[in-house]
Amino acid sequence: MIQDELTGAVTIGEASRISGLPIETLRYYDREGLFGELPRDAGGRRRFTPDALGLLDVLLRLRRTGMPVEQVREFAEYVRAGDHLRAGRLALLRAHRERVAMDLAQLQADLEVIDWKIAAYQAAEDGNDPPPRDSMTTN
Amino acid sequence: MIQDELTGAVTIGEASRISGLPIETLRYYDREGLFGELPRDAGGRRRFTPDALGLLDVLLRLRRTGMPVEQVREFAEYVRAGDHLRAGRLALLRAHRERVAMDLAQLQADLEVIDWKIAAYQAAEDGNDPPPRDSMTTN
DNA sequence: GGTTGACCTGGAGTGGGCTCCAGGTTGCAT
DNA sequence: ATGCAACCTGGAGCCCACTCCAGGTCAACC
Repeated sequence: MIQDELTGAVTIGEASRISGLPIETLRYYDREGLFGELPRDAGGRRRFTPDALGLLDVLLRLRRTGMPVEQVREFAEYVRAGDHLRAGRLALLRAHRERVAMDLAQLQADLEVIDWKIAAYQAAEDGNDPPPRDSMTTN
Repeated sequence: MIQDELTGAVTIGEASRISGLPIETLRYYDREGLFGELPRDAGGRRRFTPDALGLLDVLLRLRRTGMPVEQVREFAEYVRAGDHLRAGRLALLRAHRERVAMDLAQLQADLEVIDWKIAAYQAAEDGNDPPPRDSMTTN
């Protein structure tokens, strides 16, 4: 039984394929409480409902953008707690958003310098003049 | 003696202030061979030459963009080895560049979704309609 | 010449995030 | 009913990148 035809819930293996995360990691996340009370089938196996999968997609993005697991758990809890805590949820997300935006800017700047380095090496390789815009020394 | 007036070399403490890295981390990097043969003063203290500082700036960018320490060491070695290995240097940098570009794209996509989530929560808070463009479920 | 502060070493410890057992069910398919 | 694949648990182990000792040296200033 891969998919519950009625509810659309899937097994952990399927969830793994969908999300790209190893099964072990999904279990780890579950242990850490990221999914709250994940439903189980008669045999005790986890059933990832469409809701859980949707949540997982968001959690994954939070993780990928560098939010620590503990904070992701907090966020997931807010979500589960429902509407009256939306303020906390929003605040958490907003704060994170700022961090990510800064990381992004830093990453872009670093990438630019790396690209410039590549161009410089390439030029030297070809015996041409190095490109302009030095950021520091030329190694 | 903070700066050697003749060579422009600085102490580890100064290098730490310049780079923003803790002294401990600089020593760790040195142990890992990122700087190769770092010059020492009469008393055995590390002297960060302008060259070393310039290199450090690049290494730092590589680290920030997610290159593992071991690979950074490899790169630094190429640099030290001089011109005849420039091809390896270039290849390593190019490969890394691709990875970073992909990370960047992923980060941008994730940030977009997070922003959309924020907007959705905000709208719900205000009692307005949620914004368009759903990526998955609405939690 | 004694105190102070910045430096040194080798090595142990830490934290986050998985990742991997061992040993045990479950349930479809022969 | 026997095999097999996919699931389960509790707990140990691992990797990376630091981070933190303890105990010592060195140079400059009072």
